[in-house]
Amino acid sequence: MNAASLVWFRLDLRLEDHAALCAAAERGGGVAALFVLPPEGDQAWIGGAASRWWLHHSLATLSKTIAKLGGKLILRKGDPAEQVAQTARQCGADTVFCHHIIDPAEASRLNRVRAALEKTGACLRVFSPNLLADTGTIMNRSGEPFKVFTPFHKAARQLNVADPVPAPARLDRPPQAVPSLSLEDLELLPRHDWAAGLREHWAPGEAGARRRLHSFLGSAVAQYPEGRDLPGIEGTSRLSPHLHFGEISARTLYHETVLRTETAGKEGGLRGGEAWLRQLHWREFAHHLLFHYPHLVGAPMQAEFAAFPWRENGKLLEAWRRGRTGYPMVDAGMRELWHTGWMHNRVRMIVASFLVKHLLQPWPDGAAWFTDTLVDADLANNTLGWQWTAGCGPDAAPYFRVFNPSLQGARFDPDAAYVRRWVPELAGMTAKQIHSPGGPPASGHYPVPVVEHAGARQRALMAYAELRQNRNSRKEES
DNA sequence: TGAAATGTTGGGGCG
DNA sequence: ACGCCCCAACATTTC
Repeated sequence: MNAASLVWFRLDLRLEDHAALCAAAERGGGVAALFVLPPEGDQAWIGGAASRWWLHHSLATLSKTIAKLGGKLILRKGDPAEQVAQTARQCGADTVFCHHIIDPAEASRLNRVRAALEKTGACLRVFSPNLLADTGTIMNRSGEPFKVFTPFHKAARQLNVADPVPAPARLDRPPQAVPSLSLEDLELLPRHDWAAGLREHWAPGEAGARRRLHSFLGSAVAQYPEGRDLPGIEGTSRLSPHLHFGEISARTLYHETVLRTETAGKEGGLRGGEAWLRQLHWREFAHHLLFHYPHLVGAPMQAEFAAFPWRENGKLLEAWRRGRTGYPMVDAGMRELWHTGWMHNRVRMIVASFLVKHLLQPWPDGAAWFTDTLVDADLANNTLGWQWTAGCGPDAAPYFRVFNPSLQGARFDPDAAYVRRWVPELAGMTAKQIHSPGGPPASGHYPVPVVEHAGARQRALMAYAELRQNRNSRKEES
């Protein structure tokens, strides 16, 4: 008979397709489940305040489903090395199982956990992160990571995606009971309850994730290639927060999508399914890149961007955060984010371009706000997304690509339903007025534009030209 | 996973 | 009938 096992949950808050849990259950000898809330300096992989709200509810549902199988979720907070080792010792586990996460601090963190476990003679077994393919398996011919999406995607599509494994039928508790904090002790919920909008829009947890997936594959996926760009309708899957916390695995998403769009025979299903899987591969791309280049979290991939002539301005940054820039699409997006903890992807590109190019605010400031307010705040996606926008990342948007918020609005929110939903000051205006190139006519309490579009665009182009000039002259010197 | 500036074409109004 | 101009509409190029 094997000794007990401890499953250390992190960004894998599910029971289906959970390799670590299956491996633990197969050993017999009892399984304990653990979640450790790390100290504040080690929470980059969780996200910010909105993500902590999500995490609270996700842990609540995970705790219930584990209990249904006969097990118990132990909650702790503090240094993971200490907590994991202590819990393992208390429940008599000789092996700890977990999944990798993509985070620059991961390697040293796991080394510390491993070292702490070895002192008591226990060992750590680490399974693949929540991705379609293992990091390190998608490389170009010279054995380097792909830095451009299209060839990455082409190579990634060739690979077989492993089949999901079913949840264990039951979880026997280890012989020794182990003390646990209560969920409230983790203090994940905000002290001042601003989460009403989040509660209204989301159902954290594995069951909620499966419902979203099935409702998406049942309808919106067929129109996904066009619908995904229209923030006024529910054209996207809205699975990102579920995926971030691993409430559903990427492999499950892949296989269910292939199954339901290829065999359902639904009009447009196949095309929509492929377009959607392409987006799943963007996530894959970001995670593989961050795995290979962990320094990307704080530093631009292209070194010369360290000298970018930002014009840091707290008032402009605050106007952007609060959705008071005077640009309807930008403000609608920022208010949707504030209210729901989520923003439509098309609009994320618009607001990010606006902050970086129109306002010349440093992209890490934008990334930090997204981290704090998004329920799907994800280190890899967020970092690579902002670097893409700023033009300083691998496979970056070209420096001259400046989104025009009015044009984007006219194109992707033609009836202005999205703007009117989130910017009530403009509810009485026509779509033409809302998306007019000069901005909506002055009225009521809606702010006048904080910058003028054409001028701001020129200023951004000059800033980027200056950067290129510096780079070129430095080349000549050397 | 843009937008603006510039270039080209073709239809229609008009002298 | 003809040439001229205007200007959409579309294509190309530049940022």
